[in-house]
Amino acid sequence: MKFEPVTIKDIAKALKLSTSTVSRALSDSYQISPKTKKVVADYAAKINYQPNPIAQSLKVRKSHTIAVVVSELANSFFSQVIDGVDTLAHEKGYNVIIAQSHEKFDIEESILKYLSGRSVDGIIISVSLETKDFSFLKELKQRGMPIVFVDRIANDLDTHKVILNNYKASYDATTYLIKKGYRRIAALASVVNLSITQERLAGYMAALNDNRISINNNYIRHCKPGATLGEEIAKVLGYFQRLKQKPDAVIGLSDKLTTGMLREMVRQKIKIPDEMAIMGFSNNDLTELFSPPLSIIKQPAFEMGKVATELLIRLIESKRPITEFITKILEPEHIIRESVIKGKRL
Amino acid sequence: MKFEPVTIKDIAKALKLSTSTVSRALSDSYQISPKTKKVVADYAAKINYQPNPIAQSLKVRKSHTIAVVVSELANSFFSQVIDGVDTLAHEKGYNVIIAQSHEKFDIEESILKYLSGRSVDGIIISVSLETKDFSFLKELKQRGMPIVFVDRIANDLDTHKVILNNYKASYDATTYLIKKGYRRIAALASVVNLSITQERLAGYMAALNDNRISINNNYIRHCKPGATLGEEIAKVLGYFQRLKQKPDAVIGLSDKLTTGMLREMVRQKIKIPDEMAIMGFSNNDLTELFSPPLSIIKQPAFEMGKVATELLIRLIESKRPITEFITKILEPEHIIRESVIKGKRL
DNA sequence: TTTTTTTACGCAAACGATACCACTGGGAGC
DNA sequence: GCTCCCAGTGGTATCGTTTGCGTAAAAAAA
Repeated sequence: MKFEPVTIKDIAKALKLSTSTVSRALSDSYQISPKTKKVVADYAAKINYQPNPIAQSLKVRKSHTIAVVVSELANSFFSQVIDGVDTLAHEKGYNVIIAQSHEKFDIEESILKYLSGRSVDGIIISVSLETKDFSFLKELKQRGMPIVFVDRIANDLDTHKVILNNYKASYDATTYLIKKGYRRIAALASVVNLSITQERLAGYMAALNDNRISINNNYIRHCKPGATLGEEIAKVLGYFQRLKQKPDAVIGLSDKLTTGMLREMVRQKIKIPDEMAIMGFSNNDLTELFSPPLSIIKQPAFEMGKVATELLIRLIESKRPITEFITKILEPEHIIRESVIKGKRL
Repeated sequence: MKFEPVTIKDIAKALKLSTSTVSRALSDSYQISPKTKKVVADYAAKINYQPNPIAQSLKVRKSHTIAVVVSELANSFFSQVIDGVDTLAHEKGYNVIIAQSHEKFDIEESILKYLSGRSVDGIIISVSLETKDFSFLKELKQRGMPIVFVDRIANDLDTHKVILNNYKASYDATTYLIKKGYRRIAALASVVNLSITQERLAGYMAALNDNRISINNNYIRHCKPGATLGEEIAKVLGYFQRLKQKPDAVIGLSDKLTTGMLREMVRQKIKIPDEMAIMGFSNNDLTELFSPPLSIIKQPAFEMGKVATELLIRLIESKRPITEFITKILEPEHIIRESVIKGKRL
């Protein structure tokens, strides 16, 4: 019942050749005569020989596998990124193994620890919310593991990075809202240690500054995505509502935050956008169907995945150690819809 | 610059032991004295030894890796399934490699071909739209590869399967619509060769039958998801509109179809649900925010992924060949919202 | 003390493939 | 006719582990 896969030895024995010859014939070496190659190739095809990738990996010290570790798979942004990674990786002959940190630092670390066993040729990572300590990643990189960051990066780790122009993304969104007459613009941000939080917040604040609108700290709230995100957002919204000067617009600085806030606003029957407008980062492709259609800042997630993979493979396949690293900054797409267009009521 | 990972030999040399002893000590074999074990463990920890999974795999003929092949990763249903797979797999010490068929038969086949090289211990698969020929999968299974189907199955292939109670899901949805007074209920289905299409259509028709509503073939349309899905749906909707007896409700028999149809209805400014109601299969978790809130039939995707993984691992780790296969049928959740509640206008 | 058993370890052969080195034999060069 | 070359092939070590078998020393039984 147990299936014995056919090996190079089997075909060597059958053809009365040595394993070296077979191996070379299969890899189309110049040292092998055309006729032998043909005989081997034909027989291999006939008995449906499949090289054992594990044995190859062990020998060649390359697994042709890359890992992508993200916080949550079932999140449009990340699944689109992984889609991009997978698409390019398969094109280039690499396999993709995935792992989720579930936003936990220790899970992330144990994943990385496992990965450090050299079962993968490189890693694409978007760090968890909790990650503040990048020493493990640094060590991994120093040991020679190619690493590429995507979206959530570690600033002090020198390697290839692929990010959104986060600053501009929220600067432009905020500026748009200001142009449309909104003056009390609140920002709902994720945890402060994240690179994207800092950059997006900076863009938001710069836009206010450039338009001579003073920054109101009451309008800047942080929420930690997770099981209790809904409650946290509800609390924030309640807090906004109780302010003497309620915000007239809120901008969500991450996917979950934006849709979470919208959900809560709908639940609390806030008139959007008249009472409070909303826009924010999101990669859900159904936001146009929302009530009201949601204005979004969209990341080129698929593209980001592809670029990250491209860079990673370049790192992996480079002959000489690379010391010059690049940070690829992609531009967001702002899609304006009714959630910020006054006059159109819910 | 190149990093040389530490091997079992290094620690054997350093401790003046044989590699076998080290290996056994590390695996906590009874043949090794407690003190040796401790010495080895301590030293291994000190120099941060990580076993080479590739070498282990080659030796033990197990990769502790499972593959999940789906059509599209960036699809809420599949990403939720994969989330479930990944979660349980990691719990059980397995890695997950993913691959997308992009709904193409030949891509699917090349993936399976690669996988047949024994780089994975088992496969979880949801076949592509185009797949009608399961001979390759059959062969793979006969060669001993554990395979579990999820969602889109091959009926004539005997192995574990995890599916939704598709029949009941659409039977109940259709029945609900009938109870609510809808009589001209249309069904938007995917390609006919898919198991889920057949089952869902059967449930729909049975519900009509049981309520003495004759089946109108004009009301049953098939669309092939893909790049041109939007256009196809637009065409179908136009077709419905031109019917002397326009449908008063439409039920989408898959995720993309449901949201695609909703999008088109909104675009054509059809009053939902008064002019035409809509509900259907969907696993997007923001459907409550839609305009109007969309009634959905939700699959327990995460759970399906977990169950499939559970079954697959059982298959993998079983000592004796398994010949009795089970089909696990999970129940859908119907969430009724305003898209089918008359009186509430868009 | 001698014999038997047990304990704890080493040797060496695998797993499947690759690659360095050596070897064979037929043709070219002289 | 002899040497030399080289295309074409085989032998074998190796990648890092695991594991069956053998064996020394220590412990137990005699």
